[in-house]
Amino acid sequence: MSKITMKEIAKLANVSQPTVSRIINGNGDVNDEMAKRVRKVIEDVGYIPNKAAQTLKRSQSHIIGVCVTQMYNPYFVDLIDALEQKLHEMGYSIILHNSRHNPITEWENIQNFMARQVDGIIIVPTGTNNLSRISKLRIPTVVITQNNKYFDSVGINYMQAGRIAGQYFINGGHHKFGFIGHFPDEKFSGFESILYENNYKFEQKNYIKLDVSSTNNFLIRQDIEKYFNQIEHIDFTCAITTNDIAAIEFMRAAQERNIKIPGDISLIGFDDTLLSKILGITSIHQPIEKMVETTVEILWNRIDDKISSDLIHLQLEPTLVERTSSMRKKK
Amino acid sequence: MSKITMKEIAKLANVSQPTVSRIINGNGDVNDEMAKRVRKVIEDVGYIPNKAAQTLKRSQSHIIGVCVTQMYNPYFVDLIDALEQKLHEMGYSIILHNSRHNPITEWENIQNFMARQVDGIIIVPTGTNNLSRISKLRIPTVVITQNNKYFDSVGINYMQAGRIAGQYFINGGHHKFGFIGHFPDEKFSGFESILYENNYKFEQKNYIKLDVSSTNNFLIRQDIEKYFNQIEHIDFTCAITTNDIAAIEFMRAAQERNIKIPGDISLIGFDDTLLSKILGITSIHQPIEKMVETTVEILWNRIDDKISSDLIHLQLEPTLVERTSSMRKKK
DNA sequence: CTGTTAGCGCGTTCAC
DNA sequence: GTGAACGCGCTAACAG
Repeated sequence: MSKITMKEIAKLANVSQPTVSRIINGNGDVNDEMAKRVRKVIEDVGYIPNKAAQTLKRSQSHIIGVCVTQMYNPYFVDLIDALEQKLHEMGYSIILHNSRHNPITEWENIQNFMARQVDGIIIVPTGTNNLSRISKLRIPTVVITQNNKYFDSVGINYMQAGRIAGQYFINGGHHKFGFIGHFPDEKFSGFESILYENNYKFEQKNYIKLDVSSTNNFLIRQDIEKYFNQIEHIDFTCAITTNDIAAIEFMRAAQERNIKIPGDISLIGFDDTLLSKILGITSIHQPIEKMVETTVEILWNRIDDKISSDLIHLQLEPTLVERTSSMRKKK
Repeated sequence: MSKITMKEIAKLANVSQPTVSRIINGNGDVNDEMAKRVRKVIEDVGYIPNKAAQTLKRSQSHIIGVCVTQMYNPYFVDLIDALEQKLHEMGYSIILHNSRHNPITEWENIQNFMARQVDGIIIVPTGTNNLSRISKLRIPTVVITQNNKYFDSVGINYMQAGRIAGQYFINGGHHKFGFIGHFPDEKFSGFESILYENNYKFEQKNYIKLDVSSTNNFLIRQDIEKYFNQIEHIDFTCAITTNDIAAIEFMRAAQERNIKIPGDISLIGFDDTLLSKILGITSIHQPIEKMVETTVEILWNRIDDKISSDLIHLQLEPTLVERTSSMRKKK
């Protein structure tokens, strides 16, 4: 069955094809009786306008390209889900791509977005590899979950997140601190700075370094095991992790070594995903709803060319959600 | 900056526009020197063909519409991720929609897919509400994760899944069985049947019924709490759950009541998501890679009109992954 | 208010 | 081998 076109609707209703267009889009006044007749035909045959043709004509697709670096961490999934919902409400669709931390795939995805005439791009970049190329495309783009110099960006105040966690530990009476994550990391800088301000020092040997490409449980676990195997004993009583997955894997690795959490080590995760909720891990919450809302708003304004060309860099405030993983036995 | 068109490429290379088209698509022979010149221009200006125009002309978009019912359960995310990867390899993009278990939203999504001229649809249906309407659209459609009479479908043998779990418990010496899930459920039917065949009986009071709309941890937990509050004591020593989230929430609710898992109750989850992996919950594994592969293959053949019109209903075989949640202390 | 005309960017005849 | 002409389905500018 070949698809039905506007022209055929016109013929069935004995009107011209542009008249049908007017009725559908509400442009220009149309005779009521005529409109009613046309609408009935549309209803009867289940006609749906061809958006490829509309895109071609209007040069806007009402599609937003979304490209993330992974879907393993539930945090990104929450993000995608919220984006889909918000954009759906606004009459937009999303084309979803996953770069899997691969810059080459990322560039393919961007090219595809361009070919598809997307109205805008929301991206979690793999790094800085493609950024200059993307900016040359002059397509409205917002970087999300990261702060970025070259594009509008919506993230959270990672520095502050690190500080909140650090302050929490200091208040809890800790003075030996650990960090589990990639390098470099703004969270870590914030963490280190608040320690410094309180006359504590972060010892480099307590930095459990994860590989950049360690995105799933297994790989992160390997990195952690490696750490455990090369040290004699753990020299910190509290630690923050770069995300909830790392927190979980650290917790499991610790359990196997009879290290109690929070008894021996007080732990704070990151992202406040369902993982931390389920396992009772204290975690830094990111306001996903708000991030998505502002991201879409910025993009919307850029598409409409309504705002000045000054880039916007939004840093939302993180909050700490306390759960059992960080609670010391005696207070 | 208005986008560059094929016509402009043609002008820059001193050839006609159809020639550029031929070079790009490899249709018809073109003078080598000419081709080289044109390719250089394309490269230099970063020209990307407009897929909206191609879609209009070729009446195929190379887009697959994917509509799921939720993204809270990591199982569906794994599915989406695998689909994106596979389809990307084949030169397809996906438009992702979430119906959130709402048939009205689902229908909107389908309509949008049609408007976007998708080449095919992959769907986890909300129920039977829209199925007949969808089949009237005559768009290649595969139902995934469910067995379905009206469409090609790729799921797993849920009946068998229930039987595997049941057999496992029987082998473990259990004779009082519980089930946590929605009604009706093929897994349950399988579970019940294997019990019956072994002269055991499933007691209805041990069916912890979840609401159809209970999709997240909180709601599922509420249903479970309700059950606990209305019974005097638990009368089963083992149970299977409809998915891993239900398993987790049952486990947590049990913990709070000092019911030991697996000590007092042996538990089997469903989907083998990262949740069960992390928490050591025995779970029924679904071969996602294989599901996606066959789904795409079926869709591909339907699009190419290569297969007979007989519907295909594939049921892949589930396997049980044993972890600690089902291991009895003494064997 | 309505129909006629043109053109979005591309692929595909069809002549040369 | 190559260019001129046409049309995919739709919106917009123009007459009437």
